[in-house]
Amino acid sequence: MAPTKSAEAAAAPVTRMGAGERRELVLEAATRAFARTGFAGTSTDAVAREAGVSQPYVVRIFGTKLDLFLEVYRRAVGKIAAAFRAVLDDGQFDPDSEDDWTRLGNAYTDLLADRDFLLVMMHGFSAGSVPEIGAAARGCMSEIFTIVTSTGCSAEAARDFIAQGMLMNIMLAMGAAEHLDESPALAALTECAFGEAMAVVSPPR
Amino acid sequence: MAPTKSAEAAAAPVTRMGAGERRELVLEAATRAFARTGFAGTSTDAVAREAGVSQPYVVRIFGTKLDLFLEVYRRAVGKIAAAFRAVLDDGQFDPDSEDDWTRLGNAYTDLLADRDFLLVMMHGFSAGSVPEIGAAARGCMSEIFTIVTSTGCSAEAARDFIAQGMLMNIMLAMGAAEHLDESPALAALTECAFGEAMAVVSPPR
DNA sequence: CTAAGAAGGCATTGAATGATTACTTATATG
DNA sequence: CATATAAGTAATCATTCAATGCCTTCTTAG
Repeated sequence: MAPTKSAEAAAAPVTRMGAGERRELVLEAATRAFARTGFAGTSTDAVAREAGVSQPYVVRIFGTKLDLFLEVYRRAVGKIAAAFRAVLDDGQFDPDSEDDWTRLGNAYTDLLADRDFLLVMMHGFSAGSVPEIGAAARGCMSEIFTIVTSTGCSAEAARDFIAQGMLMNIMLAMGAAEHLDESPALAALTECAFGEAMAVVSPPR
Repeated sequence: MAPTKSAEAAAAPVTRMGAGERRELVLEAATRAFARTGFAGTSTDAVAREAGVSQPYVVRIFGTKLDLFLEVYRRAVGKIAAAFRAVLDDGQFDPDSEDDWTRLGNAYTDLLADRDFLLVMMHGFSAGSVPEIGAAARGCMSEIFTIVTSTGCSAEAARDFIAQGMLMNIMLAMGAAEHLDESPALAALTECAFGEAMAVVSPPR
């Protein structure tokens, strides 16, 4: 019954992991956990279990649950901002071109494959009553608005673009895609909000 | 030092309150509390303190924190839906009339005076991982979409209208109006998102 | 005036939670 | 091989939280 040392040396985590590597793993686990249940609704223990690590260890790495969330949050925002910049940096963007806006929108819907980033961003918005999170959320929104308006578009165009994104976040958070059958109205709005990206968001059936 | 009975009989709560009346008071307090810190982030004790009542009493009235939240949530959604219906029921709505859409938008921004309803709705969206709340949130979104499309407008028009509302909710939740000075970008987006309603949302300076 | 019922607080409790401390085990370096 | 250091856990603590039960106080009907 005692595990044979040699047999599982390869597969089992007998080997220690570098601190940086483990930290990364925990950050990813925390992203999934926070994406599901938000800041207040997620315990450090839930994060630890998701990462396959002991609870004290996750607080040792990050100091505080809030610190951990902020780091997860900044990562998510960074990913999202980077996705936008990737579209805008190469070539030039024409605010009057329907196609260019579609390209920018696709940069967002591509993130749906890893919805956790969008969900974390969303949870940051609604945890605005925690001062540090509120500040981070406002910074996030400012950054995105700045990026979008850097195309030279009007403030209204940027607002409309962002608003569509926020609607998608909300539909995701409420689990609309998983419950299309609940209500025809919900299904119609979901399809209309996600458009081409429905395939990514909705299970293949 | 002992309070004179006769003197404060009028002002002080020496008199008992009807259960229904008290229940109403607690519901309002709970609305404020949940609006601030959401479902997971609000303790029944916080609600009790806000209502000036003991913690066990609030759970006695509503059975469970979740039950309380759901009741608060349904009330908020009801208010919002009613505001829309009030605009649509009298006279007829022309989906091609810019003015009519403005009227409908104003119905929403009028609710900003009591931002608590919108914030509660918002928190319901992001607490979608709690099954009952998720279901209620999807019901809310379905209802609103149904109301808006009952004007005969296209699904896309309804989606755009709702998306603007969701953006406002998010800006509210992150405290954008209270921190306009933090970033010019945030200020620009806020003014652009709220338009005429800025006066309501932002302190009179 | 008294008894019954309703309104509401107080004390408590068991489970979670965030965080700390001390201990163990693996890795690398002399 | 020995030992310092890094990786990680087990045990524990103080709080906080939702929920239950019992008691007190007010009101009202007889």
